[in-house]
Amino acid sequence: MSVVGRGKDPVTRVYSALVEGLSDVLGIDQVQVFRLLQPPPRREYGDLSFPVMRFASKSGVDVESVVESVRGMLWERNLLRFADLRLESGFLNVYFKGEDVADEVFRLLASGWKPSPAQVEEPKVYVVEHTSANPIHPLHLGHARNASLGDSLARMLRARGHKVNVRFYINDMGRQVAVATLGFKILGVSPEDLARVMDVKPDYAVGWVYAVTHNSIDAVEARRKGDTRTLDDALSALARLKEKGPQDYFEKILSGVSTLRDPEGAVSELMKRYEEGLEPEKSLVRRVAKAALEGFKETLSRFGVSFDSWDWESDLSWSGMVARLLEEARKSPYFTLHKGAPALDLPRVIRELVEADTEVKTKIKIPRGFDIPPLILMRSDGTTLYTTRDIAYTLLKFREAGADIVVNVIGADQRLAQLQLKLSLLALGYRKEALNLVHYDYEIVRLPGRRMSSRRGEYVALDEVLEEAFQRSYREVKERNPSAREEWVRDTAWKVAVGAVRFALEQPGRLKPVTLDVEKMLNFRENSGPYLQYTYARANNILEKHGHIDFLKALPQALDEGLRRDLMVEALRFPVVSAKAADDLAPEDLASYLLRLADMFNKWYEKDPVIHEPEEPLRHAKAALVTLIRDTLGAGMNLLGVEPLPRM
RNA sequence: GGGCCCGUAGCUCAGCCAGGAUAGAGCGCCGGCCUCCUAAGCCGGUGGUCGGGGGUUCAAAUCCCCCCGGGCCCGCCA
Repeated sequence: MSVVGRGKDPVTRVYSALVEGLSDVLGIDQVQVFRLLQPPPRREYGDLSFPVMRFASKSGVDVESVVESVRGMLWERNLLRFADLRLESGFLNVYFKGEDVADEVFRLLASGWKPSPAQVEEPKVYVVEHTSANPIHPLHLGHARNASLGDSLARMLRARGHKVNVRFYINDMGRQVAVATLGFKILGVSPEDLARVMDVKPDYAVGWVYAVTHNSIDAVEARRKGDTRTLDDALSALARLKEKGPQDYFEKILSGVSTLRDPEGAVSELMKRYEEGLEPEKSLVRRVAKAALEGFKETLSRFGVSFDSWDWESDLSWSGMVARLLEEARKSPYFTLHKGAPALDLPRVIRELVEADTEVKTKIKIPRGFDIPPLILMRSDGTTLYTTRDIAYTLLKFREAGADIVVNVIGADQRLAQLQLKLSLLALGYRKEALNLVHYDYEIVRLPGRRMSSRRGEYVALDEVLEEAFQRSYREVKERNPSAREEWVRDTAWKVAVGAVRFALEQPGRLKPVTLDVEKMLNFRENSGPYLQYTYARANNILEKHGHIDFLKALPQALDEGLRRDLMVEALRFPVVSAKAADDLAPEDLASYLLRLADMFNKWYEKDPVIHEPEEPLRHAKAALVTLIRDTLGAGMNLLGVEPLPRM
């Protein structure tokens, strides 16, 4: 059995055999071999390369005999006809044989085979939670990065053969939702009605009311305390917000908040009553949150992102799940009182359950000299805290879906919180869950010079960026296809826009802080989603003009030279590359691979005509190669949410 | 104050976790290529003290230590 997984194509089969063979002979982990067996820096060293001497010298095995054993293994599986092995300066270099590989590929294509990620031999159940934006404002580009990454991860894991359950956590119990609700309560209007008056999507109406209410409260409180700086900030935010909505509604919120004796207290009271499930707060809050969610769903569906379940934070409380968790916590040996409040003694958890447990210690990294206070579970007034509810939610994710692994796609700013979550699970005896909870962290998207702020109402909405991208791609598509149907032009332009934005958010490494530059994001040239779509369309165009391909008439020798051979081998790496990208939760690796493949294809495209090739066996071979490239690009693009376009 | 992430070409980044074969792309800039499968393309040129300094190693962009710059996190907020 191999960690590479199953695939019918010769490259995947050779890869799989090499990983098993090297792992056996050298006595090292298959995963490690998989990581290191890669294309060498230069073509002349072959198609794949592995630093044998590094391990052979360590384990005292003779390098030559390692290569011989591996060669024997390939021979047993009848794979030596596809690849040569050579030992060169301490590296095991693999050279694929173009003609025999091509012959096999033609056979596969003739039988209807399509490129896809190598299939895992032991499928797991994954839960991927992503986006989970607070329902108080439209989705902005920060959420878009989260949604792009989360959705791509889900698609990749699913294609790899795992069972994947995708979830959105609705934080409706926070202060922010309560603030927005207070605003609507003062207005006495429903979010939907206000959206109609403002002629915007419901999430924009909620966002505006939230920001006006929040800053009104800030202004009132700051004035009372004599905090001039906060007051100035709030007033300037209000001045901007006044321009963005109906005057009378603006005034009504502002004066309504001003007449409250204790605005902060009103918000707290609203939160408390909501947690208890009391009317009318229960209906009011839900109505506001639902309006925002309605806007989210519209945006997400345009963005190509979908969810299997929407989990309300409040349901966790109302169903008694949070209360039961608190009961469990009280019985835990790590339960303690901190400043009089019920808490978990996390410093002790680190000493006793992390430091003393090798597996836990290697999987849950505690920073050196790390100082962490006990985690408070409940306020003195008896209401619960976010983290407590999050512990309950984590358990729900594991239980409800029967998950082996839960992946939380959450910003890097939540690292400490996610660590506390894992430590809390350990404290409550959920060791397996703690070890299989993955915080997929990524750096936030910043605006040039500052971070986005929904409180100040400063953010770049995803809808706006998509609209801008659409305008640009519409002009280009129209220009290139002057006689095309309007409906087709709009549809195509829209897919190009989504492809551009999604790819731009997925391609950079997730730990690089992304400073938002809409201009760059909408550059449709190389290194972009539209570049992939364009390349796909070019390949498809050749095939449409070529017509029927007789794969069995194709000449295998034709793909045994130069660019054609390299292109074929590179395309055949897709099953393995996409499999590894899924295992590593690394969409950016797949993105880089697709760009490289597209580059190679475009270079070949210039100099080697397909449909004008006079010799039929040669032409069919070239067309088969184009088929392989097109379908490989298409499969990869689908995994990243960049829709392949037959024409553009 | 403590901790974490980032720093590679004018700009945006890959390579770092798992040290090894002449540090790679793209954008930009300069110069070429559309009677021929879509020029969102191709070809050529330009461009690097891998933030700085020590150390480990036969070998360091990669590992360790110190420093500098930018960001983030340390609540009975979410």
